[in-house]
Amino acid sequence: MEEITQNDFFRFGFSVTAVVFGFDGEHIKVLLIERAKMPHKGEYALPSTLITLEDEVDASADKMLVELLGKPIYRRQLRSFFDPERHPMGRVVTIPYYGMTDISEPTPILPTEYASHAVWQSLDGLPELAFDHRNILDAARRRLKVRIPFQLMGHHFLPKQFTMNHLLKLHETLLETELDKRNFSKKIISMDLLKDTGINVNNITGRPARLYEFNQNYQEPTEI
Amino acid sequence: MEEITQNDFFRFGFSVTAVVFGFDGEHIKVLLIERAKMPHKGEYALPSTLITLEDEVDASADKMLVELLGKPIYRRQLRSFFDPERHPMGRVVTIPYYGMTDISEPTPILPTEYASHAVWQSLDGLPELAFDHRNILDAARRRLKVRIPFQLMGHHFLPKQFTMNHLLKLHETLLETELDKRNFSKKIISMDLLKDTGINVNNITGRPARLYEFNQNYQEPTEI
DNA sequence: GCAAAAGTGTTAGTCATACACCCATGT
DNA sequence: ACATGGGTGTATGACTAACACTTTTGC
Repeated sequence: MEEITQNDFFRFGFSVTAVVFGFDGEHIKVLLIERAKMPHKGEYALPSTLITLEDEVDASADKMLVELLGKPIYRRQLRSFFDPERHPMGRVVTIPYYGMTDISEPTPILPTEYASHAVWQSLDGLPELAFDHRNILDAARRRLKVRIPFQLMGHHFLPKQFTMNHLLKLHETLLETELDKRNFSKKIISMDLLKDTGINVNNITGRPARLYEFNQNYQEPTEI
Repeated sequence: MEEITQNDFFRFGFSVTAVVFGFDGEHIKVLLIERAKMPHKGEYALPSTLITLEDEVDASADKMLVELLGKPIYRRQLRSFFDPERHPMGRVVTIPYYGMTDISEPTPILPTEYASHAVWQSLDGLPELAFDHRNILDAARRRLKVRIPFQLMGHHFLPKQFTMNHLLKLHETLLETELDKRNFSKKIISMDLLKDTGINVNNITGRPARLYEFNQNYQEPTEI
């Protein structure tokens, strides 16, 4: 009886998938790998890994991200994907995470055994992706659009200190609209989350811009 | 090699869990069962079922709900729960759904093989729940609070035709606040989602109330 | 005619929007 | 001095919040 149950029910595979977004000051980019192993060897995909019975889920996602980026990044869970046909080797359910990191400086992706190649890919001109990764990527992008500006989580895309214009550009890019810079900075400042560092930074041309950083009033939103 | 992979990775169990909420005009209730089978036999729990490799996930959730309630209900997916210790028989990941149904009329819960007993339980005075079902229930309740009034999905709790006060009470209960009935009805009416049926319904006492129903302008929000 | 619940309108305050000019720097 | 991007204030409209009395019915 115990044996039958094991056979009937305990035959699923389980994986984590990461959608890592970055903002280079102009465009949203996503981290793609070219798969070094079967299945879908040679195709582009999101970083993902099957996990074993002993692995913790969040920890597996973090481990994968550290392997690729050399540091942990901020991430949140999305709803899982479980189409029966999504994985050719068996029935695999995946938990996707979306994360954000600062790529305003060039950000290398470290070599790993499962990726023969990796890129920060702009969201227009995406190649075909393996598995159902395109659906996962789209779901993450939608989430970014509705949640980040609303909850001001976008600073995970920015360096510790940033200019108001940098934050503005980020929000405009996430929302795919233009925003009025006067109204934007009024609103952000009224939230009382930013600390004016007093530092000015010289650009190539034009008046130097003030640097801000987040202060201790900022709290990560709770998961909903 | 194929064999090793199967052994290492394809050993997870997978289940669906349902958090069905109802509104009786006064309180939010949740459907609880008393488990007829091991594990956690005799304890209260949310309806849940392990699925096999052949089962579709959404369909399994719907099937379970139809078995319990005799009809399909509106439901949405939550993030999955996968604590390694959450199930005593093995590593089981569960996909929770929250759903809503109208229980303004007495709504029997049908007998099933896995439930020796079932109740519409008020949210205060909840018993201890098996597995991590209390966490799942809390997550669903939070989601209800943030999404339903905002997106006006709450009419799934109501009969087809309902009074403005019924809708108001529902929102107050979901949000756990009091609302001004003049402002509330102004706002709802301005959304242009309701149709005035012209029908008045007599209450036990007081002036009869007008019945409304949703019109075809209403669209279910897309998942985020 | 009284008790009970339904229904309705106005005002003040707050927030979002629209909009244009001067400032500080490098060349 | 000019080109470049940074920084700021005001006026209007839209929405939200506060607030109390009249209406319709059953008994």
